[in-house]
Amino acid sequence: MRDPETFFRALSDPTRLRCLLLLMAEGRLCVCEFVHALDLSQPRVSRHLGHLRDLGIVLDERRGQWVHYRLHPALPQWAHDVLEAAFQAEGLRDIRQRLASMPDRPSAACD
Amino acid sequence: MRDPETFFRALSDPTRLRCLLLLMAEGRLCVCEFVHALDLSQPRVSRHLGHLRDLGIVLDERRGQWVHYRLHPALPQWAHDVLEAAFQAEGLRDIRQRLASMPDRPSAACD
DNA sequence: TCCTTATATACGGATATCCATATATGCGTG
DNA sequence: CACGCATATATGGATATCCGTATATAAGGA
Repeated sequence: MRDPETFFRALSDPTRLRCLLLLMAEGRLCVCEFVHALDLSQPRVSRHLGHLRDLGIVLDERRGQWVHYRLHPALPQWAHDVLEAAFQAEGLRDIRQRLASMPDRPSAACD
Repeated sequence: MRDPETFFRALSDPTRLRCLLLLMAEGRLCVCEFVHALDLSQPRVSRHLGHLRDLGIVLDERRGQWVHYRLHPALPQWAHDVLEAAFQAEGLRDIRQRLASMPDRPSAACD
């Protein structure tokens, strides 16, 4: 992650912000879990995750037919602090509940 | 300040981000001081400050022919935390130096 | 190999953002 | 009132962003 303003622009989209806050809460998720939790189209989620990957904010890892995403381990402390502050402000309750109600979650299966 | 993503969008522009970090450091500044410190055109600075005002992020106060800006007192804690984290990440040294070298600063004069 | 599922990308259009330039407003002074 | 300085806004064009739809790629299983 380069400069703060690029990071803030990444967080200025509701899809991307929710993806990142979900990752903070859950640690690691695959695309179909984002799609279910956020109730958005697959291309939309995939495009935004790809954007976050290109910026070095998240890291992807293929496991069989699934691709798992997590926060990039090299994310600087100030970026973590920003995400933490956003997490305070954002509800996120209903979204995490919808994720929990997803049947046959791939992340739960493997490890 | 309503939601985090609107706040992040406001911070995603370099002009606005620098204005806010300058306000964090200096407390209160008038438009011509921003113009001098950031070396940008007056309409550009004024437009971005107006944007921040409309969002409830800063507060303006006319003092004679000058208009002073400061962070909005009602800014929630999480927004302060975000600005604090950005302040850590951003250098800002040269900019504050350029401000300090400004002759006849209006903010210093009155109060 | 064929089919299914999961994920990624390409395309085109609608909308938003940002800027420079020009002009308007507001205040203080003579 | 006329002028000068500080600040705000309007206009138009260039560029970026975001989306839905359609399609491409990749892996696993029959």
